[in-house]
Amino acid sequence: MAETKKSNLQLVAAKAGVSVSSVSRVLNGGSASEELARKVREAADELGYVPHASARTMRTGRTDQITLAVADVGNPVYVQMMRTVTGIVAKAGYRLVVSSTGADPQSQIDLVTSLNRGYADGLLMSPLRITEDLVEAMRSSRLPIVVIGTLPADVALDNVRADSATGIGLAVEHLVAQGRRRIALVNGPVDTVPGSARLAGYLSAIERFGLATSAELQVTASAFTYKAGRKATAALLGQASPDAIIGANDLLGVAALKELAAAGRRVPGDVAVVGMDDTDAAELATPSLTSVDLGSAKRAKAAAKLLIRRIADPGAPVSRIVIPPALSVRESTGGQA
Amino acid sequence: MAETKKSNLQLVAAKAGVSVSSVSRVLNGGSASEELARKVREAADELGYVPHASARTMRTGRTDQITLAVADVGNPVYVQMMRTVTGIVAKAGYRLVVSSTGADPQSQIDLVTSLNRGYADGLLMSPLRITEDLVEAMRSSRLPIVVIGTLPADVALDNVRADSATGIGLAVEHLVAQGRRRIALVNGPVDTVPGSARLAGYLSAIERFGLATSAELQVTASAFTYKAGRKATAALLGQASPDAIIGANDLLGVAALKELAAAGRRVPGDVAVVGMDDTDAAELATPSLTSVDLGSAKRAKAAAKLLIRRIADPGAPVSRIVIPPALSVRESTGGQA
DNA sequence: CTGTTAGCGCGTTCAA
DNA sequence: TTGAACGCGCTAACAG
Repeated sequence: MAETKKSNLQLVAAKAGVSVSSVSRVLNGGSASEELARKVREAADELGYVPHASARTMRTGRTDQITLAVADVGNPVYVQMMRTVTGIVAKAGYRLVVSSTGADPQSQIDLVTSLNRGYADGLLMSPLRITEDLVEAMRSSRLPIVVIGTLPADVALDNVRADSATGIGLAVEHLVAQGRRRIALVNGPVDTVPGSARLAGYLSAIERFGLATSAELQVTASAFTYKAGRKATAALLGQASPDAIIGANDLLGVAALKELAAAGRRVPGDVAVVGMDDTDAAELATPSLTSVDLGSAKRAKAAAKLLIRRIADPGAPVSRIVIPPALSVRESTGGQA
Repeated sequence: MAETKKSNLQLVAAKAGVSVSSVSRVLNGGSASEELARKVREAADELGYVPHASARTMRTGRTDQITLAVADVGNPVYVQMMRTVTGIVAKAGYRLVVSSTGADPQSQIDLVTSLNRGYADGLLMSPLRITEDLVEAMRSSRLPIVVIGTLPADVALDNVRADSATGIGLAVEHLVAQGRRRIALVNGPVDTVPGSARLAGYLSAIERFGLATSAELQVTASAFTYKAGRKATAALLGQASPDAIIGANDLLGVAALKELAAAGRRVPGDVAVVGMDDTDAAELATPSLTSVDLGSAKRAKAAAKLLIRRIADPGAPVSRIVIPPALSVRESTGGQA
């Protein structure tokens, strides 16, 4: 069996009685005679030779790695993205490494900086909060970056975004069709990209359908998490009597579901609930959660392809892709299981 | 603002009018005069200098990276581990990269091999299936590895394991105390590490408490996932009438919950349900899911510390740590919300 | 088809 | 305190 001791091209070359460049050629698919190739492979095998990634990177400038940066590995929407991206990048010959930055913009800036040290050939990132500094860091990065999520219009970076506004419109339309009038929003922090987009979408949809809203019908969770959602929904129920609740993501939607149950309200009888992202969490919830599919899998796929193209062709024109939303109706708004 | 163009020590040195070694020293905290340090920092800042990771790695042999390999990023137990580990390794000066291997042993072997190329200073892995080849690959790896999960007794690798058998014993004891007699098991694949451990634990606990079981009371899902769990539970309900179901993880437990609801059985009235791992999914389920806490956070923490120690001291004796289980009682077995 | 050699960027000797 | 020079392991010119 291979020993996997410290070994290098020189040792292999010595053992095989050939030159280092011949070893390199054989191992990288260059042309060589049968005889030489055999000797090289034999020696390499016997020594358990594994090439040194850093040395290769230093020479070639490539790492064959792509980094996916997400704010919270616990958010099922990122899980979907990871699953999708893994396949795409692997097919293109890259290994995917996942990096969990927090919600903090500074740690995201640190990540961009850090990747400029040459840890990866490209970065897929879905920033929760976009600050001037982060934009500046991404802009001045020498590493190709594709942003998943909305970006200021003047930033010339490839990006793939969802259409939250239309998505929330779908949810409101669906709720209105069922006679709901007092539609509440359990949002995440409004200083985040999705938080602000979803609030704007909600307000615009409410107006478009001629409904009324109020400060009491809008609550903001401290984070896009289940726990924060429970708290926010509890506050909501203490100050208003909605007949429908839209959670700004599935975790917040599930939290609303649970809080309503704890408060003895029936879903969808008394209150209908809609989540966003259409993740596994929506399917697992009881009652199952109607959710706005913001195309996270499609977004991830498109972003990965964009990044791969950008790495291959740094001069390509900047692409902006918008993925249209869809509604997955489930039990929490009267749909079938 | 820093330009983050391609730059290196030489360019910085030239700009500052000093030698490269002086720049290196200043930037790495060596001794230097105030004046020189100032000039160096200024030049570095102006050029947006970022050190080249591969070059540094090649010189020092360190990457300051630790890899966590998990089988399925969608499994909430791994999410818990990622969260825990991120903090620990960061505090020790390492960056964490997460790698999602599939359940396939070969891809895990590939990962070990690949990391021997020098992508990381250490590996935390939680193998789903352990084969001879994987053991051999880990054993002959020159990279420090800590295994989270049970390992054959003769493998001299640091490892931190749960005590599934005792854990299932806790669940069975709890169910028996509530008068349940026909306790079913919805297991994951038995050729996996947790699958076989949990089956053995189940059989031993059933016997210890003087209960009966049968082939009909034991079903095996094709994977530790929600979808597979639904299918397996449906099969179970078609062939037996359990008054309690133990899911081999929380996803399988939630699946049982949902399938029971679909079949019109009440939980815990007709059937009590217990999951394993005590993840967020147990809390989010309706009714909330009683779950055996196998100490995933503690295991991850212990493993990370072990790995960091091992990297610092490769000659340290091999450690084996067992984390004791606990039971989190929730609604699905009659506990409070 | 094969071997020799330069140099990627860095940290670290050793001298001055 | 500072600078010059070497070499980590590899790939890609270039030479033969």
